[in-house]
Amino acid sequence: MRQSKGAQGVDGASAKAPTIRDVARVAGVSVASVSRVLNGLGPVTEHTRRKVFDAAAELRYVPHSGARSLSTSRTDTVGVILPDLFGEFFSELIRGLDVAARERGLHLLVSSSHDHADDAAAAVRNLRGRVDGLIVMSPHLASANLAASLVGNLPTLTLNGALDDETQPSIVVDNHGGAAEATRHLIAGGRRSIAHIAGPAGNLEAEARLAGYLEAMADAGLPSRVIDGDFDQASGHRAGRVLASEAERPDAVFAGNDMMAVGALLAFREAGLRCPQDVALCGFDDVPIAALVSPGLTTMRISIADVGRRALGRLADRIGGAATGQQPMREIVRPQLVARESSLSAGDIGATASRAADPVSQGGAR
Amino acid sequence: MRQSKGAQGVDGASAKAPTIRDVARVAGVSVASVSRVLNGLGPVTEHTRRKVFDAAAELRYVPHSGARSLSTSRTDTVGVILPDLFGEFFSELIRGLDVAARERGLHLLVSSSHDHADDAAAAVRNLRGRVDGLIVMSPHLASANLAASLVGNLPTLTLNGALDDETQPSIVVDNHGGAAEATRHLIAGGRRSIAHIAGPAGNLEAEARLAGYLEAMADAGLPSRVIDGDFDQASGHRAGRVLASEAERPDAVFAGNDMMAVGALLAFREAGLRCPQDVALCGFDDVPIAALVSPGLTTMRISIADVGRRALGRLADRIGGAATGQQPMREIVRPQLVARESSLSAGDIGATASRAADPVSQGGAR
DNA sequence: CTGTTAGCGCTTTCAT
DNA sequence: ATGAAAGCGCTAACAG
Repeated sequence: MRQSKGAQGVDGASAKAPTIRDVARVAGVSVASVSRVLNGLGPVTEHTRRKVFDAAAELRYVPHSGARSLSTSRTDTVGVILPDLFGEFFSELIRGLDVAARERGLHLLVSSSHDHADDAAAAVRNLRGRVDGLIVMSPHLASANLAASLVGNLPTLTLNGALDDETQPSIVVDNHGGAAEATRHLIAGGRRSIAHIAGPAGNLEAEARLAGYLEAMADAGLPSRVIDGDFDQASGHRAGRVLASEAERPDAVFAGNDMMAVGALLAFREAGLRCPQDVALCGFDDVPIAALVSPGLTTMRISIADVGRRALGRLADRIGGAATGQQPMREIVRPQLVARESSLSAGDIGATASRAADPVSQGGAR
Repeated sequence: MRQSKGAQGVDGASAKAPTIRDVARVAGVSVASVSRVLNGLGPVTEHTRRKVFDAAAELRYVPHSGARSLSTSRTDTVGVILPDLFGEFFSELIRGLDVAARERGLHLLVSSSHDHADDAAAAVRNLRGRVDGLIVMSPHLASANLAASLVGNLPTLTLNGALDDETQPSIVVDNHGGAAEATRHLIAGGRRSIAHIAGPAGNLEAEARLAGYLEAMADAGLPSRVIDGDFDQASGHRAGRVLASEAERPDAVFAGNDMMAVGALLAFREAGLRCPQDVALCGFDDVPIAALVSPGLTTMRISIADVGRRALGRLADRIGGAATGQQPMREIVRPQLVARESSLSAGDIGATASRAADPVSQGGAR
């Protein structure tokens, strides 16, 4: 291994990293040629090609993508602004984004746990010059809108934003329709007194689900009953305990998400109620736990990784300058009913031998 | 709202974003002054301060952090290279990193799902010039080492890397010790025939846990029994089914992680075995599901968010040029035994009235 | 085919 | 206190 004639030897593990100029000097060519060779662009002689590669290898040269970005005004990175997301929901979303990003050679700059609009806005500002586009998920009032405008004209895709904003490209989950379907499912099972455990006030998704429930109940001419929760398991447990002890105990409960449903399920069990015989139960999201509890939890499935994948795909198209007009501004993801034992109607309760198969359907390595 | 005299009006939502020169021009000062004002550095007259702020506001100027980085050679971003991680483990880790990063005003550039060393190495190269430091988690053979060297001298912190590398700053979970403790816990409960469901071959964590189990069994003079799994629930289910049907059925099972333990638990239930009466069970990780299954799953808890927090903290210190010598190169995280019902010994089985309290202990909003 | 040079947007001496 | 100018490392015309 020969030494470079420059100041830095191959093994100088400290000191500054070599730049393209160092490579050019060692190779005895111009920086332009180095750039061409390394990017496989312009026409180059095999001879210089060799020299450049050799020099680069000798110096352990690694291109400085920051500088490259400044020059090309492309960062090949998309920023992701997320609220305070927990558990599987978060990881599945990132996974979907990551997979789609990798396919396109893009990177992900993630900034999560933004629960306040101004907080998120600040994060967005910091991203200027680091990203080519933005994916913003903001469950609270239209901060996404605000954030996007702050950064000037940066391609932005909103996830589950406010429903009233048709101008911004977005992907939204049809929480309203899903909740209505869940409610109708319980009604179809013969339930008449159906309570809803709602998610936190101010959360757009929680409100949409509540509205869907109310609509379905009203349509069926049934009285509604809402009890507050905040999307976490403990709140579902509290709500379940309250409902179980009421004089007019409901014969079914539709929870705003699975975690609350699981909490309620445990509360029912503690109260000596059988599910689904005494009270049917339905959640929302289809998190992995839903399939594991006993009885299996009926829920509305959202393929969240898929949402992430599609979100990144659309954003990438926009960044790449692909068709803007032909695609609809707003894309809607419809949750899918996954009926498990927790919502079986009285008539069906014999046919439950299939339990064995379900619990192992969900993968999930460490 | 007055119009700027430049080509771009305030509302020109299209066209190019304003640069620092635009601000300088509009404010009638030099770019140097704008930079000083905006960064609150040099001494400036209140008069120019005003003018600069006004101009910036009028143009909706947002600094270009990419350019800034090139100038200052600081990106305020740390890169995170992760393997194919699923579920809670992934999200908790990111959460810990994110919280710690935000405290220090740092960003997170996440690149996940790297299961091959060369794959990860490529990702690392792409990060040069985008990050000030690196957190690399590589469950497979010492690719972390390799990756780190590839990028030259970039502060790097390894998570759960190979055990033989004492030269690189790292945080490692004591999987070996934790597994031994779990095994000893089962032995202490009076179990004698204890099987281990192992994680995937080649995975450093899986191998360390296996080794810990083998050591504890050997120390106790008990024969060991290992059955293969791959860290996901289905493999645990298969292993559990095999074990349940064996002539010499074990009276306890230590699974390499919680997901496999849950799979085994379901298999036992299907086979008509009672847990913990007929067979005790212990997992590893303490994922949220562990507390939710029935019986509650005994496991070794790793506070993974905490690991993330500490990892980022140490890296940030190194980047900031903080003490390098005084801190130990390798930091060890010891898993903690969380005893639930699945490992109760025969004598203790009466005292299980406490079940009600546990299931709601885990938080987790959507 | 290859080298020179002018930026990308910002920070930072160094004069003034 | 302010401005002019030299880079940060790379790419992309434009000449040769």
